[in-house]
Amino acid sequence: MSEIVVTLPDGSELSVEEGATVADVAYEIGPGLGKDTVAGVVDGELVDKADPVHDGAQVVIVTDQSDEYLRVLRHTAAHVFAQALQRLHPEAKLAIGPPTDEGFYYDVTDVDLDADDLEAIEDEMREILEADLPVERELRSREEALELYEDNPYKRDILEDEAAGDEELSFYVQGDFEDLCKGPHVESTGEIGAVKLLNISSAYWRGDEDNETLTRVYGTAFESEKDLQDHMELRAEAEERDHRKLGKEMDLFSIPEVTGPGLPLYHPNGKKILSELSGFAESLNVDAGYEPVETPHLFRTELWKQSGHYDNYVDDMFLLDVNDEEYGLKPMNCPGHATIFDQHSWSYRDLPVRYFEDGKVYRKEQRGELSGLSRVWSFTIDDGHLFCRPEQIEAEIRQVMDSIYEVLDTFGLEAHVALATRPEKSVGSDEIWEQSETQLRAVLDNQNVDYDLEPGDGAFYGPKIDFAFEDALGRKWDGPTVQVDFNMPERFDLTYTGEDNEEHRPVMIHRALYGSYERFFMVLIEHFDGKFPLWLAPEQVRVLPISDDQLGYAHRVKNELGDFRVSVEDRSWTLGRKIREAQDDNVPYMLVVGEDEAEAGTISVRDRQEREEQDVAVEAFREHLDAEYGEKRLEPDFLAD
RNA sequence: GCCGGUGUAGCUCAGCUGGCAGAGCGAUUCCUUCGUAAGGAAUAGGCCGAGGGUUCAAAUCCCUCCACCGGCUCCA
Repeated sequence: MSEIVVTLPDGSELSVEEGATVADVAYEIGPGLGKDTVAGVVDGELVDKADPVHDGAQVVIVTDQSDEYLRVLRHTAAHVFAQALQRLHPEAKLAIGPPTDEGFYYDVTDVDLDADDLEAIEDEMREILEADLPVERELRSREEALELYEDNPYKRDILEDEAAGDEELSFYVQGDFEDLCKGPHVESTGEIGAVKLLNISSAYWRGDEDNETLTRVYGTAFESEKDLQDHMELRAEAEERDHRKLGKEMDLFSIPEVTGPGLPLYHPNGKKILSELSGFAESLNVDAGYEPVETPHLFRTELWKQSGHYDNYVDDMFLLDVNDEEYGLKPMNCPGHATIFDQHSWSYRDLPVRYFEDGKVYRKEQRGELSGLSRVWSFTIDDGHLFCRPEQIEAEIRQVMDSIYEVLDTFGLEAHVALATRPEKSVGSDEIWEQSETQLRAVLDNQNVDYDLEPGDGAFYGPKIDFAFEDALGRKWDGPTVQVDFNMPERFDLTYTGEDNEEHRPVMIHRALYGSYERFFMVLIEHFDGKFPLWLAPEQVRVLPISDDQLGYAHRVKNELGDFRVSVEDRSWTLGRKIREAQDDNVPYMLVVGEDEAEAGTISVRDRQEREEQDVAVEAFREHLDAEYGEKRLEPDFLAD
């Protein structure tokens, strides 16, 4: 019997007999581990403990202590759902039911389900958990499987596609239920402590809109009721800080039906925040050598044909007929900026030339994709385009990355970095794509940035580095982006004169620090839970007179605070009520002024973290505000000890 | 676009099997002038998302449309 060698997570190597399974490897490490083994991860793929390992494999043993255990458990929960469904609705046909990051889903068909059905199914699932049915793996022949799934086109699809080569097919059986499944699963349904069905939606078979629609039921499962409850509380918390809810409560923005879908209106409170954001971006851009420009919202389609948008992006564009000529609302700002560049002749000494604009763009997204500020029809990009010589690319990209990291730092945000490469639908030669992808990779590698590779996710005109923020729900959202573009200069025939007195083609780089203001605003609302730092807060200070007698003094205090966004609470409420309202409005600082303060010319300061201090000199507080605002501190800290 | 859900006062929502449209918060007015998270009273406020149909009668039942919410990537 020959031996093979596998690598364990600590880097050590282990020899086992050829044909050994994951479980065999675990027993080889130690009998205790062998007994506890639930599944394995071989070369990054979660597999059943009965699956064989191959020579040179990276093997991780999964026990009920592993992170992957929950995934295995949820996969079994998906089977429990299917079992319960088939007990109550024998006519239902099963398609696929994998685990997800949050739980699991199962796609089914030939059955109509509503919320009441889910409850009944959930009850049935609990019975199955209580019955503690053993989950057993069985191997069947291809003929057997085909016969079993005679009436199920989806399972047959799987047999002919994913499992095409296999003659032995694995089934998992629990009680009266069996399912074609690669696994792995937990050993018995009793290991699942809690299940919950969350919602019903639909999905296309294999995610392809040309295929038929399946009913998808989402659920989640945990080891214990407590874990489930914690999870549900987290969901509720995330819902509480939903930007759509806070946006309404704080009067930041609205998307009324009458203005059309995905076309947000910014109210004065929201605009104050946007203006601060815009000012910050402008200062970073000006420091980095960018010059502000401005372009209209509408261009002749000639321009979009020249840029390539008309060929590649027309389905997402709003087109208009004006006096028998076709115009298009701009979906991107780059053609306008390229055209500005093209109005001069340039020397190599002039480069890089850097333009930026808060440019409003319009993209006709599918209606079902629109959602709050995260997906809209009209949005504003803090869009910069720079034109440089090829040898300047790396330095320019590094400078852009520095600005992006300054932004992340300022807001206390985390981001995931991804390098997106050539998509199927693209313009430009293979050489050009390869050259630009190599340049981006070089910058990332030289700066030791952790990044994911996203093949095929680039723009049609070039590869890009994308930053994704993580929001309160753990969803990832597009944020800053840096894109190299060798195509646009070609299409616009942009040139500069080199040292050799010959014409050369500049390289164009697209970049945004925030991404879009809309989406960045959304991320910030949820990130801060409406409690914006002083520099962003629409209302920075509210003066609360104890009685109406101090209204005059309250206004004098407001005037002494100069340009800060200060309001005076002039409603005849009790002090307790005034504080409650200010607290609910997330105002960073409340200044209480009563008879004592008016006489002494002082203020009593309270912040939204409920700290307070009396007998404060107005001048000292104003100086603090200047510093806190100037340094963009994340929390009000006048009262910090 | 597709599947499921929702649409009633400025906001949050109640209104079951058809029978005079409700509550809380907010707003307005009056009283109260208050020391660190809701003082009291009164008043106003509605094309029940839009259009069509069934019915003596529709917020409620049926059809069409619109908007919003969740989902439509994570491979048995």
